[in-house]
Amino acid sequence: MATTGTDPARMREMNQLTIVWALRGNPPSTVTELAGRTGLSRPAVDVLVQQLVAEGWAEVEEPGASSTVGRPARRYRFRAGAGHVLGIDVGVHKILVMLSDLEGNLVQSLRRPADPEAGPDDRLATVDRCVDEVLREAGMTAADIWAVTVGVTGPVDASGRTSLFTPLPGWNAVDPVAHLTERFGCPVQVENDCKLAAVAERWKGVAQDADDIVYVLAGIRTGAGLIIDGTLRRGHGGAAGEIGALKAVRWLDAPGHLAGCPGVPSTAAQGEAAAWVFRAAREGDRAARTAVRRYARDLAVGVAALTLTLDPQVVVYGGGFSRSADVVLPMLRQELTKHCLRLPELRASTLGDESVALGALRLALDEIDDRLLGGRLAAPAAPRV
Amino acid sequence: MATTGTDPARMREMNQLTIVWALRGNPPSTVTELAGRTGLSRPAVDVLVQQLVAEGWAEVEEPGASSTVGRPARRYRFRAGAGHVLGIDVGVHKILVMLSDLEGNLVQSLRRPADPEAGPDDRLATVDRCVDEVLREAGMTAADIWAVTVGVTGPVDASGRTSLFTPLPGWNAVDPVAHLTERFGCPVQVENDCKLAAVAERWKGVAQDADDIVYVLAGIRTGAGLIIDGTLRRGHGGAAGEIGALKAVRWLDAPGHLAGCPGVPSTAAQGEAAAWVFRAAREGDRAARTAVRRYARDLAVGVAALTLTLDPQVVVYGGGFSRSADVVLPMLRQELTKHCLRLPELRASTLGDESVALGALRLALDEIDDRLLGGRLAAPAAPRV
DNA sequence: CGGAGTTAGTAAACTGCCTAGCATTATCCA
DNA sequence: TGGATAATGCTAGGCAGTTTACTAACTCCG
Repeated sequence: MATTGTDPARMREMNQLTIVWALRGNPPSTVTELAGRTGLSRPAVDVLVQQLVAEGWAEVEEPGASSTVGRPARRYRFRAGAGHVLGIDVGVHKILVMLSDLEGNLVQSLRRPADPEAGPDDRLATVDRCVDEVLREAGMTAADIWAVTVGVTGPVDASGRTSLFTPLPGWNAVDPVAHLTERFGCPVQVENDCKLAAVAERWKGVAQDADDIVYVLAGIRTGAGLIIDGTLRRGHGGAAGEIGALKAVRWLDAPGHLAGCPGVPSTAAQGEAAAWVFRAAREGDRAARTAVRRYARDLAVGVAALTLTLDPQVVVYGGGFSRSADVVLPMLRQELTKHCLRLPELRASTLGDESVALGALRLALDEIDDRLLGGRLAAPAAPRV
Repeated sequence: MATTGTDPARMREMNQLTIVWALRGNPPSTVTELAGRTGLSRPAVDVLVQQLVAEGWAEVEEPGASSTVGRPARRYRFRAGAGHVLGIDVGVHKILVMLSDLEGNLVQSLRRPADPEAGPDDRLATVDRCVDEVLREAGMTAADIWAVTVGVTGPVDASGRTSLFTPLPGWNAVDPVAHLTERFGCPVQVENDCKLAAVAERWKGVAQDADDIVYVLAGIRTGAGLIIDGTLRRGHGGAAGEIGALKAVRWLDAPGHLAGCPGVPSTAAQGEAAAWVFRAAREGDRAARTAVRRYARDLAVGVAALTLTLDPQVVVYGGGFSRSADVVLPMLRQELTKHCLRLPELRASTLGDESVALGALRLALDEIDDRLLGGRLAAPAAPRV
């Protein structure tokens, strides 16, 4: 344990951060409320909160019409608009950019289709244009952004590169962190899409109550993201959750059962074929149900491997196929029962395809919190790398 | 973030704990050394350390012959003997009890063979007798023990019971936590043997430098324990690492390749058969090498599933077969290469069959540290449940 | 309309902790 | 024996948070 000694100055910093955390995510609060929430005395909170206001971290709401007896209290509010973060989902088919304030409130977002065949420079240029547009519509510049997180498919190493593999054409040749850092100057991180989606499910999705989560991204591609003890786990080389690479786990072929189902209109694209099969299965079509069952059977082996390894509380079923969770989950549950010692809860994601960008926002916000924790709490300003 | 406000009293507690940690695991230290180590000022350390001495947590070593110029410094030492903990390995074939002081120094240990067929009450009675003997030889009573951790095979739930399954005959019927708590009154925990062995490898074994560790217990039984981000991971229901339950992972059958190897003396017991095969393989015996290769192939599927899921830094190969790591590891490495995206380091355990009891000691010590962190630092005394 | 009751804001006294600086003490070496 | 060195011990000063008491602002009700 590398605990280091604490002096009064450090104590004050800690208490100031405590106030920040007590303010954030709560409605405008009175000094008395904050004192109760933090365990500090009222005078102490008063001094601290006034300093926060002076520094620009909080703002005062002068008392208005009071509904209760007694002198109406001044209310203090975290100045969420002091800084903003970007969450970017760089997908094969689309780019999704989200801009939020420091409380995670969505300020602006933009979705643009992307050419699946587009090269890395093209794709990066599209990202740049989307970011430009989002900033412009929000009336901001790059200097207003405090942190950026980007989600891409494929395992991402510590430097933000997808050196092992990625379905994004040529993407392993680019260095998105360097590109965006040059532009923003603030902390930039790149992360795997499944991992970000897992973070989003714990933040705003169906797994807010859980600390041990396996997120399964089910779609044309299949992947997984892991949250253990409330923290996103990347693994030593950033490749945690890549159970699909195991040959005994037939994740690569699993969606093929859907595309190859007899009766699928031959004109349908791959994604539409799956949707057709799920719909047919829902209506009781024999062949479609068989196809879904085969899909579930293959999916279950990988999910079981993850579940047996980690024994999570919740498995979240997300990704493009999660809209058809009503068809898949019962079958998946049945298959998992055969493999698992202890069946975790199975829940279907409700965040849709915004989960990656949302998770990116959350990670960017976490980055800022980490900086606050480490450094001294100074006047609000974008951290620089 | 549920951070709570800090006042000067809490600050003092924290600083006192900081001193405790700086004392422990170091040779007797001067005030100046402690000040440097903790970042506190010399007078502050002086006051704190004197209070620790008064409370019984530390003791003074009066200056002896000084080797350098200047006034010789008083040295302070953590009073590791203020309390003791027990680590107990309840195996199928043996009971191993270890008694250590608060610094983890072994004070007494005892190994007794156990009847593999013995019922749970018999086994528990043997444990009791071993504990009695260890305490007696160390000149202690149950009241001197501050924490007890017990290792058993099979997944252990939060209450310390092996409700899912266990190779210990009838063991799921007993409640060892209740039994030992009644006897000791101090915190008692029961944990899975593989998990404890993993902890031991990080504490005193071959993985001291790693934070993300997969420990594989290889022997007649095969199992795994996981350390992620420096912390033992139990999973939500205590069944993390039980990848062997997956049918596609042939861990149950894997040792069979060794027992079934042509040429094994028919008189050999199961454990001896494996040892014979490893020895023969080391000497170049064709059939033995094939058997070991098959064993490695089956083992590798499970290790690959764990590795792909967690992307650890190190895989530790432990258990009874780890003495033959020189034969197995190269083959295992070769097989893993076929499955994994990023091959972790493979290391052979050197702790032998003491790893479970050692890990139990470590967990018991951790329990005490947790109590210290939470409560106020009072005079040294056994925590009571 | 004004006083009682309630709640918020503020000031002062007190306690506790850490730091800085200086005097004191003990040992070694010339 | 005296100077250099390094550790201990002590005192003053500053800072943070708590407690207590007092003032300010507002509502309710007679």
